[in-house]
Amino acid sequence: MEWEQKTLISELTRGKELAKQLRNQLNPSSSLESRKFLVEKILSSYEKALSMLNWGALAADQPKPTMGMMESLHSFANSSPRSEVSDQDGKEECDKNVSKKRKTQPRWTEQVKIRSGTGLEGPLDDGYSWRKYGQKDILGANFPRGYYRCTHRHSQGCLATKQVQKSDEDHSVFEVTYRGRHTCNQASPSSVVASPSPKNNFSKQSRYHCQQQHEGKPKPSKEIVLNFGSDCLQVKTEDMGSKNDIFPSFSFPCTSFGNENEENNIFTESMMENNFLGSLSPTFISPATSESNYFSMSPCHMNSFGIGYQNVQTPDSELTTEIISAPTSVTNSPIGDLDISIDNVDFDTTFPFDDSELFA
DNA sequence: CGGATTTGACCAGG
DNA sequence: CCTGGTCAAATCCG
Repeated sequence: MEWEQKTLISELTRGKELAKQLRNQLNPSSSLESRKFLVEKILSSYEKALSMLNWGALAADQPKPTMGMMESLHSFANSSPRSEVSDQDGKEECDKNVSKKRKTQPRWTEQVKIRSGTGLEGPLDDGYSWRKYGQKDILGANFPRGYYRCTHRHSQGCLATKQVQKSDEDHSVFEVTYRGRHTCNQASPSSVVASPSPKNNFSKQSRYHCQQQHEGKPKPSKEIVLNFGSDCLQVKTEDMGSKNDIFPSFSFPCTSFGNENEENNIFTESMMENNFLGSLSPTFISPATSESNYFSMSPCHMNSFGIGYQNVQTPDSELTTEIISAPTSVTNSPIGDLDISIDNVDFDTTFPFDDSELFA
């Protein structure tokens, strides 16, 4: 099946990316731990891929796996709970702008592991300010899903939205699905890449923390803070396929870093990811172009840590570079139009699946 | 008071 | 008709 194939590909791709990272990590600056961690990830990725092949064989005949099946398989393989399924939003058939827009927007999911107690969870606090506009109980899920949209939606026309849902099994994991990139100038990402913008502090958004519970029930917590413990995130991009409007869906080179081990070093990385994922990513879009992107990948958060993320980043040159280069033309209006197509960019890793597991 | 959250109603797609 | 997603009025919080 296609699904399996894709997943497999993505798994392998991920392994490749992780290996690259590892390669980059060979430099002195990186810690042993982070390297070990990468190794682990790589191994798990391959294992997963292999196990998938087995399944595939088994399941070959079945028509289409139902979601349930898929999930179960997944869980098997990954520890990850829910897999995202791709929904293909690819077509914009409708006329409704809204829906159309929505459909065309890029969507990607991150799985964030939170250390309880600590605040700062990447995505939860991704540097953007979000306003909750709804919450719903989702069918098979134990926890409700919270719907958030960019606070500046009206003021700046920023259409970015995200959905946050706590994982059923692992209460420390939140699945955050982002849609659309921020076109607002928010505090966060400032302009271009290298400039470290001062922007966000994590703390500021304390309120958003609630999300933590939000899943469940809210309790006002306001704790927060900085710990950087946040941990792992994974990103998955979805919908890529269909049209070009999408952005590059990128996935990160490393899709995940787990948390477990992250200690300092990794931590760095993870931070990066957060940035990426969290906020910036979406914005890569037009980095090259200059202006437009308000958000390019600036390492905002990172700064706070002061860590040079550059190193990290460099590694995957693929991604980065590609991303950057890609849309040159985009002068986009920051406002949203995501119709920019960036097909050129192909990231390997893009597939909608979950891969979750990485932590473990 | 202004802005965010809550929460049930509403709506569209499947 | 069921569901996921959004709206919007009521409510909360500072």
